[in-house]
Amino acid sequence: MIEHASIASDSPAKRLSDSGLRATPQRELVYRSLLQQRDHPTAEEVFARIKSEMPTISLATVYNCLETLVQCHLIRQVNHERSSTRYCPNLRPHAHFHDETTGEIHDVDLPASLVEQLKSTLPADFHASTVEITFLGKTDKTA
Amino acid sequence: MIEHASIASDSPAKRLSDSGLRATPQRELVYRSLLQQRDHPTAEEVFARIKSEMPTISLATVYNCLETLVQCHLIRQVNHERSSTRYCPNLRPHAHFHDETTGEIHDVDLPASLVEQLKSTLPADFHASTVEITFLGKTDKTA
DNA sequence: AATATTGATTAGAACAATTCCAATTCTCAC
DNA sequence: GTGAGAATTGGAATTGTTCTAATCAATATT
Repeated sequence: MIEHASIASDSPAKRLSDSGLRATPQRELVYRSLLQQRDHPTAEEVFARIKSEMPTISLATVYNCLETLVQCHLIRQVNHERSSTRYCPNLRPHAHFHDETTGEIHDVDLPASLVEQLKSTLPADFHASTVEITFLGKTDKTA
Repeated sequence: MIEHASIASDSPAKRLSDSGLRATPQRELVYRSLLQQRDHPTAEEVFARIKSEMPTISLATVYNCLETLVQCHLIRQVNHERSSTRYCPNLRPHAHFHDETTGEIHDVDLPASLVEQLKSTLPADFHASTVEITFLGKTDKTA
């Protein structure tokens, strides 16, 4: 869907150490897993995907790594209703489209101008740092 | 903030019975509580607010009532990150502004045209039934 | 009006996602 | 190499919500 959504320009190792954090094998593996399969997995899903490569890793560590990666802006959280938090390495401004039929989440690039227009609808004393936009609907996939 | 955000035009009793549901004292009380204090309370908060008026009501019932009211479109759910679901009787198309400082949630009316513009940024085979827009930021409240 | 049928409420148990905790292990600076 | 702080680990604890089974209420049927 999204061809070459941006990756943090710095290496993850640099990004981590710039934040005073260590580039551990667990953190790098979790990050690589997210890059490899960009389908907004949950922590449990990441855990399942990387267990074979690092059988000793624990779910708690996966949660810790994901949180760390979010903190140093290498990945983002995606929440919908109250289901499990999902993670995404696409750092460009984008919205999420939730396919009600398949449950899949698709990234949708957003024109910066629209985001600005949205922010400008706010009362003067409201200063938004972030706008989150989530579509809910269906696709015509004839696949 | 919002002066006269719309209320369902039908009475809650009618709206409920139209959906084949009963207008019980619990459901009406929960609904009245949401209308009275429009600050997007959680289920627990609603429970705390109405306990004095109906001391025998249970938290499970509050959850049940809220779900029922959502189902027959008298109220809406508001979720943010993974914190408790909040409830809101404002049925007009609007966005939510989360004040990072106070934790308050404010309704922000949205021009329908912007919502349409947003939907039009979607690939042709994506059909959105709903768009959720959430701002995160601060306010200049000198209060 | 009594009774059956179905719907709603209740309290507490169960559950899922996540966080906490205390112990161990690792890494880097010296 | 040693010591101090960071990170990982497994399991327990927590939180918000849903489930369950029993009771209660309301409407429909006779």
